Amino acid sequence: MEAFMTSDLTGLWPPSDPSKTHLPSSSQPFNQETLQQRLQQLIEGARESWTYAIFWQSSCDYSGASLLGWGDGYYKGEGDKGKAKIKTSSAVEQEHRKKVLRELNSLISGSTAPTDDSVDEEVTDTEWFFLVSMTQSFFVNGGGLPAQAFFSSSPIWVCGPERLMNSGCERARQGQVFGLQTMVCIPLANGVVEVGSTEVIVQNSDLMNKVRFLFNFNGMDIGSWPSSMQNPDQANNNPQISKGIQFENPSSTSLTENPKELNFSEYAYDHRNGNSHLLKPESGEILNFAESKRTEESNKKKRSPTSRGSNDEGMLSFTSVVKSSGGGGDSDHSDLEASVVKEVDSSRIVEPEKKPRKRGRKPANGREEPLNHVEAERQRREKLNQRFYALRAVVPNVSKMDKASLLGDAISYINELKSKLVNAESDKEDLQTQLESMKQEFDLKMSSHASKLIDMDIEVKVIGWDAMIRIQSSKKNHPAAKLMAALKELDLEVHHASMSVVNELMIQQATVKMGSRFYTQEQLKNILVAKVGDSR
Amino acid sequence: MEAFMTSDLTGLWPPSDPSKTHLPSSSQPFNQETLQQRLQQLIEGARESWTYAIFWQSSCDYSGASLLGWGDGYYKGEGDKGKAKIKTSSAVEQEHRKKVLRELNSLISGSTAPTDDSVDEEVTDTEWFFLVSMTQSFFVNGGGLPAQAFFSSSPIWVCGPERLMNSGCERARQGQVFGLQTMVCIPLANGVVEVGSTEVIVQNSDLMNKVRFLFNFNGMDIGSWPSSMQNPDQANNNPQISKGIQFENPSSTSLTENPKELNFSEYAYDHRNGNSHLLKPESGEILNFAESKRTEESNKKKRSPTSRGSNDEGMLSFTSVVKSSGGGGDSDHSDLEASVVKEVDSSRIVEPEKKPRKRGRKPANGREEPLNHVEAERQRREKLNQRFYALRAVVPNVSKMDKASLLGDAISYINELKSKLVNAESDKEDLQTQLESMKQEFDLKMSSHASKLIDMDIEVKVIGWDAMIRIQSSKKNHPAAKLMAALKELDLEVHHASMSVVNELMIQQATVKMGSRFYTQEQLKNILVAKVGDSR
DNA sequence: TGAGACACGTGACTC
DNA sequence: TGAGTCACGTGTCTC
Repeated sequence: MEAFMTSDLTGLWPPSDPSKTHLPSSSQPFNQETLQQRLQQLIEGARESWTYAIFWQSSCDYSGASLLGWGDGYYKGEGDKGKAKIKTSSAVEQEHRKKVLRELNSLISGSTAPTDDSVDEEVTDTEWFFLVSMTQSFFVNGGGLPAQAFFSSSPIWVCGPERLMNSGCERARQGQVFGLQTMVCIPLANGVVEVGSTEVIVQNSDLMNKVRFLFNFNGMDIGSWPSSMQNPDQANNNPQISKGIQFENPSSTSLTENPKELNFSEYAYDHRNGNSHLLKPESGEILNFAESKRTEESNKKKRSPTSRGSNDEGMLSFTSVVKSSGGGGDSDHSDLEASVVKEVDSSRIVEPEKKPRKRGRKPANGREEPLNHVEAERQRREKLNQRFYALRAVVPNVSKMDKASLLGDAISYINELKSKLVNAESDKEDLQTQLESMKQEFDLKMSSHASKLIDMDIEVKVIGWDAMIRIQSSKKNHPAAKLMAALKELDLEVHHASMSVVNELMIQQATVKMGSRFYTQEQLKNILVAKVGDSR
Repeated sequence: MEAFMTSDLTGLWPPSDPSKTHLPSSSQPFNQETLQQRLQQLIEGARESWTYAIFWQSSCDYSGASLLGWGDGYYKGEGDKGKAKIKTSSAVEQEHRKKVLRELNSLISGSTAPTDDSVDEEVTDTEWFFLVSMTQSFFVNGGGLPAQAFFSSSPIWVCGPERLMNSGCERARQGQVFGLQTMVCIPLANGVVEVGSTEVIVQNSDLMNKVRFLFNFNGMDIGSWPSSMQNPDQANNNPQISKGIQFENPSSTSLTENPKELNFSEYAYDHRNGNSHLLKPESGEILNFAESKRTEESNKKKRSPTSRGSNDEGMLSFTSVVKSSGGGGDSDHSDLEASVVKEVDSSRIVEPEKKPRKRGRKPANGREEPLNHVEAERQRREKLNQRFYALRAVVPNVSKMDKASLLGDAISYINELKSKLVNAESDKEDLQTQLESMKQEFDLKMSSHASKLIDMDIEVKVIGWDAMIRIQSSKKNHPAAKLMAALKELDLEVHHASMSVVNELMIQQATVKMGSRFYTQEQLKNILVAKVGDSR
């Protein structure tokens, strides 16, 4: 059964294959393989436990009326599978379901024998609801949650039994009957994603974002987003120079190389290829901390091809000789010579100080250690610069600033973010408490009417922070459990409690101590009437 | 009257002076001058318009029972002063109030003549409520909002007329009668701060934080906390100090500096003060990138007295020449030199190369230009390092790391903060919408009962996203205005509407189109019944 | 002209 | 020991 639902459905159910359906697709349908995968991803990874996800595909019938029909679906099942397979449906109903399934199966696969097994298990309510969904479709200007969502282009989130029943949607009503507590429809360009759950899940943007991510941006963006999110070195705000300079991620650097080992080879390479116009020194100079000058430089001085993975032939032979000799001679000049040699071809010979273009201190020639050291230091600087560059990318509003200012701005930006975060958190808390108190007030207001409806006698006496509670009610619906739950919820510590049943009457008595909040006698009574008297 | 209330009360009213009261103070009272200032600050700067603030001082009477009595108060008045002086109180009541005030005044000042003028104005309800508060006191284990807050050590926030009436507190009831809509009691160690407003102000942590800031931490912390907030150089994540971070109040930043201009001088100061045990070189070395070594160094090499505002003699002559030539007024370093100079006196003077301790390249002596350049470069490096240091302070979990890693961590930290912020914002939005829908549901549930109470006949027909509304009601209470307000609130676009009055009956008719949200017939009807039928 | 910014090579230091 | 980090003095470039 499980296997049938989660894997086979895609290709088997007629309407899921656009070529077989009678409905001409108005916009191109999602790729079927990935469609189900996305539905799966949508609810498998979620914090909340969604029971199923369905994609309703928009299309037009022959008359031209817009229609939403089964696109694909993924059934995950209830959160607590083992125990929660409540057999609310009768044996007759079960037989009916199995029969329908069997027929369906045979219709699809053409053979009845192997599929019989898979229909032997019980078919839960939600499974059934999911399955029958396949046969449904909605006129977008008619009723139905998916249609409403599609028509209005805005998501619909319905949770709680009453809301499902009162939504004015037959499908929602049915879902409620089959045990659903939450149904959400999110419209897309070419259809609607519906998810449902047997639990009450309050509205949150998590799901929306996920849908938007998984469905709306299925094109080019889907690859680039996650990586740019994760890697600080890649995150970047300036589109025009995102080229490869600051990228450290090996995965995306077919052209760039790990800066730890092989720096600037691309620049060097460019230069051997002549003065490439790809990177003009002028344009790069503002944005790069180090590279801009170097491009010019390397015309004069070929920068350290030694330890780099250069596969240029002429260079290579030369390099390897010098290097393998243990850097005995002025190997620091080796790369220098190399470039000179090249240039020799085109221009002139040995003069190492042709122009005073080179920056910083001239190399202290005639050493053996420094060569490596120099290179290492170079790399360190480079790494630092790349970090600077990356930092520049994540801190807003720091154009054409020097390092010190950049750091300063980064610091204040961090602080700004921090305080904003703190603010947002406290706002959140405010809202939360507001919500809590609202809920309580709700109980309070409800109670004035409810108390007349429920057959219950309640007495509350508050003395300081202590309270005495006496409830006399029908023993039905576990009033004791409800009372205790209420006490817990109200943060009332139980000092003493007793309950006894006489005939059909339960008498409860409790003395409690208030915890975090103070309630007046009336408040407490009203709340308890609401909570314990609640007939659910 | 005003002057009397806002300035004179402090010292005049008997109980506000602890020496005159019969109540022995259990904990030392706040300084009276600053006490009223704080109450004023508390509500004057607030976003919301609070009407008054009172500090209830905790004390014990002779029997040992704990008591809350008038500590001090600040009366600000209603938000819209000009028009809002509603004369709800009768002329008799006004006379009574004035008489009492006059008597009070004479009691205080001893003479009746000069004070008569000040009591000629009308005494508004809230003023009166504030004034009579002075005479009140509460047993902490008795009733009353302040006492409850103090006893439970948790704030109490009551808003809305019903809640005030139902709070079980006589004072709150009275406040409601006198026009208050919101009353808040926040407990402190030695009393309770109470604020009230004639407007409905929903609970938020802003006020709490402010109270905590102004009252609880009046000691040593008050100076250091705000600065750690503002200044990126000082901000810091360690849990024990994070408490104060969320305070943003700019009014308390006499110590902070603009990070853009004058950074980090305090760190420099610490270092030049010799090997202060506050920051040992060893421990500092993890934290400092440059300074730890420098402390030792500065004994050997006279560091950069040149371009700084040093007032040392030998150095000075040199310095002043260079400095006055425009070497950027780094006046923040001035204290720094002083300490260096100090060390010079104790050890030795000019010898720059005493030991080979110096790092990097030796100075190319015998030049005139480079010397200045060297100094400038030194300062640049120093500035950079201080920025690094500051950054380090702001980014958590970066102990003993090198600059590159620090930058990397900073970057990912920024990204982390960013995403957290985004999350928090969306959570906020979720809660907001939840709250909204809750409010609507509230209306919904209320309506089922309310509809029977209000004399009104309503008919709603929904067709697709259009709806037809017909309301027949008393012409009283501007039902048309209420309907239109409701339509606006529900985002229902009016296509057509008409209203006509027959005798005492108003008949309204409207056809509307639903906007962002879909309502079923029942929903819409219920909501409209609630909103239009509301007798307010 | 000159102050500021940057990168460089180098010596010192650390683990 | 040697790889890594840092600070220094310097050369160069740019407004």
